Amino acid sequence: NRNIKLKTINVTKGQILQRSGELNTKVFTVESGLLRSYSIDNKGKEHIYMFAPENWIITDNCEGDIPCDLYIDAIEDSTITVTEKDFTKLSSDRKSLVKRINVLQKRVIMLMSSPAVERYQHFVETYPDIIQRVPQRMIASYLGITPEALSRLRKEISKNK
Amino acid sequence: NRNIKLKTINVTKGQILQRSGELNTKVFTVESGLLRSYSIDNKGKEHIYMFAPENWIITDNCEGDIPCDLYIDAIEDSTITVTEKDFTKLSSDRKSLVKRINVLQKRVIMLMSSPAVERYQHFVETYPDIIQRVPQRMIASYLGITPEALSRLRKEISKNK
DNA sequence: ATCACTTCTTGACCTAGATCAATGCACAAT
DNA sequence: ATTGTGCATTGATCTAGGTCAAGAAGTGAT
Repeated sequence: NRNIKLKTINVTKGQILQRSGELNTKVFTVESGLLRSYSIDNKGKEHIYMFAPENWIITDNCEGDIPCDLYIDAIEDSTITVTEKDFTKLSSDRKSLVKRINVLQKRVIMLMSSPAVERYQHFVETYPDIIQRVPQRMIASYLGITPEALSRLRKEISKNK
Repeated sequence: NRNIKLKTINVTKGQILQRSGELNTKVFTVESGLLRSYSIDNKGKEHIYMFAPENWIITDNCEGDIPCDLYIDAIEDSTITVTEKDFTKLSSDRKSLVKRINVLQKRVIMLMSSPAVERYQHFVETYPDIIQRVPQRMIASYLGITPEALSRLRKEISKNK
């Protein structure tokens, strides 16, 4: 298996296993109990990314040495096993799956917590080339808004500079 | 590698490679050009799930013999290689990553195209046990709405039956 | 029993983004 | 040149869901 240094621990309800911003290479497997992962937006509001009951695996899918976005804590008293991710042993094939999950993680969180303007700006920064190549209505469709809304929001952005 | 039966094809702008509802075991790797995958909601509106420019891999992450949710078509004339997924050769480890991507795919699409009531109902059907174990505000937080909104929407549902 | 704490509910109001409809604008085809 | 056809923009209006504030009801600790 790709993970190493396995150990089992007990945590009590409310206990935090990982904080956003921390460097992190841990994977938690829930033996019993219930964990959750969540992010906190700039207004201080929590957004739950995932629940992990018995037999689920929960982790921040952040890569190697990038600080993670998620908090992980226990909703119930739980018994979990902790393993360390071993990036060196990841096949390139699996690496691309993990990367994909990463992108999806960020997208889900943004859809839940960021207004359309911010999602648009993030998209522009992340895929500057795509913007040049597809009609705006498709960008809107990717962002989960209407073409009209995108048009207005772009106008707003250009006005403010 | 896990995929077999590789072939290269050229497609023209607008050409559809895969339709929602079809059984599908194909993975497309873009050599040149641009593809996209998208779903169509019950109002006929398109929601783009992903763009795939050069060197990207695009596929509906549906499992084995389950019909897929996504359309895939070409935004530009493209050259792509097509491979067949080989589920039999998937390690259980990779299988769980793929499954996770699946869940995320559905979540992204629902966040973009379904109103809160439907997202809630889908959650209840998919994770009936979780509902029993966590406070409603956390369900709301997972669905991307406020506790107040969830409360009202539950009231509405119970009224209608 | 009472106090503190949290969750859920309800009401009044507000806002981001949707909808609908009209107009303008490019670019391709004749 | 002119007639489409698809895309972007703009305006007017609507609505799902957010925000804020106030109860109500449950639960645990002293």
